[in-house]
Amino acid sequence: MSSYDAIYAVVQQIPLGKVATYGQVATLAKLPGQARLVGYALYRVAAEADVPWHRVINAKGEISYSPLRHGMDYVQRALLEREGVQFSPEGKIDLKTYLWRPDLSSASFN
DNA sequence: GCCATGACGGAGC
DNA sequence: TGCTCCGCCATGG
Repeated sequence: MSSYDAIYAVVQQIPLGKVATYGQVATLAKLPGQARLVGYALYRVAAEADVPWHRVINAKGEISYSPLRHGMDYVQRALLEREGVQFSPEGKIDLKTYLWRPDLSSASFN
């Protein structure tokens, strides 16, 4: 157990067809500015937890590729496209349309 | 216990 | 608009 638990909780709140940035998740997880920790946390959990890690992208609105994933980066894109998320020719996501906006009815925990 | 690195973000040039 | 540098915290050697 650790602060990452909050991160997982936030990620699990991301609705299908929507995406959130690392910074956004970090802030919602009470860890403003710790975007790196979010990435680290997801990296550690993606292998076993039921966390929709594929819905978390960087502030540029694109998937963060990394050699750590052994080249399975395309899986993330495939999962998102399967959820209805459109990618630009550059592989970017239109944040104006798909960025998750918590505060409507989610209300998180309070 | 210390050093280097990393799924990032934002400011500066 | 695009690239570079610094900062944050945790993990691994």
